[in-house]
Amino acid sequence: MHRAMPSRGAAKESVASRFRRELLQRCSGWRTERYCAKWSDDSYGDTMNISERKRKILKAVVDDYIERGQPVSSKDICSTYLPDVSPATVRNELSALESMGFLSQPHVSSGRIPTQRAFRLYVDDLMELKPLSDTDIQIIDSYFDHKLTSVEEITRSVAQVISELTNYTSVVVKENGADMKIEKIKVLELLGDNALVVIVTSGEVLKDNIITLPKGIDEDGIETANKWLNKMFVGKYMSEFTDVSEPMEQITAEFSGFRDLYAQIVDVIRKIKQHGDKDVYTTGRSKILDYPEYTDVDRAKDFLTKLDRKEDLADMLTDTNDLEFTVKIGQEDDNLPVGCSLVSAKISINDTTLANAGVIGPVRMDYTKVIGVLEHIGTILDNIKADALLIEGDTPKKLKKKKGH
Amino acid sequence: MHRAMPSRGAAKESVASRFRRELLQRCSGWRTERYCAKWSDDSYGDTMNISERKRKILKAVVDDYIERGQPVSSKDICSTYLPDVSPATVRNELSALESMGFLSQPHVSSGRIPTQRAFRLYVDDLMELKPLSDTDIQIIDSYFDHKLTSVEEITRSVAQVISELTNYTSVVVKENGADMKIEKIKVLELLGDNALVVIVTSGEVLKDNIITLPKGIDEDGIETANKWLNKMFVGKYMSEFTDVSEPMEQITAEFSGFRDLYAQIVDVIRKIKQHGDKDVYTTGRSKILDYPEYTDVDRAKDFLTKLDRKEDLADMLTDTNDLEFTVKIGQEDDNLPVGCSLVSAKISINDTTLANAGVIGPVRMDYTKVIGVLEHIGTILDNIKADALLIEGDTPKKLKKKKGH
DNA sequence: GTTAGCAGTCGCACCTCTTGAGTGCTAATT
DNA sequence: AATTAGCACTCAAGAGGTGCGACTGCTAAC
Repeated sequence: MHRAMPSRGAAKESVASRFRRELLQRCSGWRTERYCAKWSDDSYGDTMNISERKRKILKAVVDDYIERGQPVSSKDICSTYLPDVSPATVRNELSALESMGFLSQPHVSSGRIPTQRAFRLYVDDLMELKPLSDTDIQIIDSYFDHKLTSVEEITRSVAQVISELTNYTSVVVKENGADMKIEKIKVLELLGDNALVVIVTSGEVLKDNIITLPKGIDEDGIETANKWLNKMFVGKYMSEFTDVSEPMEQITAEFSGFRDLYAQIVDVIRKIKQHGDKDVYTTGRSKILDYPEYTDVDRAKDFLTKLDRKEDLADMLTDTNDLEFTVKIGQEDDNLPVGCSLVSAKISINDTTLANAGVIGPVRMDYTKVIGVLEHIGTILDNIKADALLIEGDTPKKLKKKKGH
Repeated sequence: MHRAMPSRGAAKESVASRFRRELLQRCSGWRTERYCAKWSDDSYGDTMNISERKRKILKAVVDDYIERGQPVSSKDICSTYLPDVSPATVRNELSALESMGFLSQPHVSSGRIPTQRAFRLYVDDLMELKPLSDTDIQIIDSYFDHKLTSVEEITRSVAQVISELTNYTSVVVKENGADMKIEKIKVLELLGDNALVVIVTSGEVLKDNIITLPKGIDEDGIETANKWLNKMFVGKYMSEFTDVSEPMEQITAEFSGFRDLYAQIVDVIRKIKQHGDKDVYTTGRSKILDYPEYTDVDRAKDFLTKLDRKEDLADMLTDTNDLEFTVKIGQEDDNLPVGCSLVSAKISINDTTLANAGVIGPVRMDYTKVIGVLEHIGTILDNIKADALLIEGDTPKKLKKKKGH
């Protein structure tokens, strides 16, 4: 699952080819069930046997619909995509595609619009991935150019740049709940009997937890406690601390005063792990209103309220098994707003997944562009200088930057 | 500016009376200029000389318009608010009020809608503040019932409860940039040569800043540094550290190795202060779509994009001089979305202002309710047990809670 | 298998007409 | 002098009708 960083020319290839490879995995694994559920109603085999011309026409319909958002007529297809055949021929094919469940007509004398199933096939098979424009690459690069001091900062930047480039709403889920190795732990006395617990892990600094100190402990006591806590926690994984009671005898023997402290910290760890402690960032919520299918207030409302349910968003984005890209179209996920799709990708640095980033937009969103953007961001971050991130890295290798000319 | 916590019965009085008192201040101070700018065009004196009946009718129009959102007819007023006079009489009065600039007609055969000026008078003078319902009080109380561990948590809760109760969008600005007294400072070694700076002030724990340690410093060195940093910073106010160069000779004499460290921390403090480091939380953005005046997509879009400009929101909310309540109506503030008003209040605990909380809703929002909610939240927080907050308090007094029966 | 031609469907923009909820004005009433 | 009934007037909004045009499906010829 490690992303290579080839030269840009080769990278173009890699986008397409990796994506294809993942699609193969997808179709042989659990994902088939998830994604192809609807297809089993009628013949999935058909999909494989569609004539080349039908595929071409279907692709044309989807491309056109993505661009213009309006029913596509047989004439449209002929004039722009297939000038060699007559509209009548195309009409026959369209009619066949409709009975196969790929197209539908809002009313009898209108053009065709692609069904959810058509979009599925399009994303899996038909669409062509194009390289990002130089301007886009420059914009992305400029976001990750300087020293990045925290995963949170990266997360925010990712959300912002995605939304800026794609013109859709972006969602990034920072998952603090991964089972991380504890590198350092420190209790810091605050005012009163409160204290701040700072836990440094292999991927992140967790510093938002507050506990109550044992009565009557003084500065020296805290120092001793810190030494002892380091001995207890450092080098272990967070998952090892599920049960409070276990090492209690040992503690009683050593420093009976720290029982409560220990319990509290285990509790903090458990809370971080269990509750997941996922932070969800969304940017560009209002962008959906740019698209005509959301001029309807009820739809807009549905969109915005669904975006407010952070847990659902987190679920959708993290429910990706171990694919790097995931595309959910329309009703394939109940938590998606009506008429929306989600494209999401993993964001990892040094093989550690830091977050999942995604785009939520209308079903007819520009998948090519969106995947291109996500791919480039993924590649950049995977190659970022690790020590800029409080994460232990092997070779401090400077991020490769490409100027426009 | 300290809020008293009287018994609930008396509290009702206090809401109204304090608000009136502040309005008096408002009208004698700078605020007159700000708020009454529009009035000086035509005769402001008129406002004072409106007959009692005109005031009654104007109030009726605004009340009705707030409730139904539609032009108010003379008949409406008679049937609901002034049954003793005939519609014709009311029509005469309405006509007079219109020529005074308080009312307007969408078209000649429709009822009247209040102008911005009418809302101003309404808020300043006409509306009656009613006590919150018991259910509402209970809901608010339940939000601040348990131990609150950070200002951030409070801020989020405030945003949420406001939006829940009022059904408008809430905005809370947490201002970390206030000139706070430094109570404690600590540098915490992370991985690599990075370190976390934790600054405990009288109101908040600032723990999101990362610096680079001097080369070759070891654990003992950090401990010495921490002792020395405490000596340098503790007890002073953040504003005292504006210039890096000043105490440099002194440092060179004492511990020349800490020059860089000192500079970095001063820089952190300066950044916190200058850049303001205001955190802005918004909740219930989509609620505006519940109101018919925002079924128009362009308006909705305007609303949502204005809400994305965090700095502007922060400016609007903090630009309140030292009033506890501020109401900005329609175009009185350029940064407000079209057709919106803002009601904001200070949130303080123990005379320290922690945040400004506000509601952004349509101009015809239910000011009475909104002010009631903000007032109650303010009172509750002002009386919260301070040490639950990492803030030094005098008497640990338990939050008074009132059951429904 | 492809295509030209034609009949048929239906959304949409445009028009007119009617209705009714308002007003302002005037003259009578208190 | 203030109030009110009555009436003429205005205008938004909805209902119904019409024509246009953008499509399709079908059929018969190529």
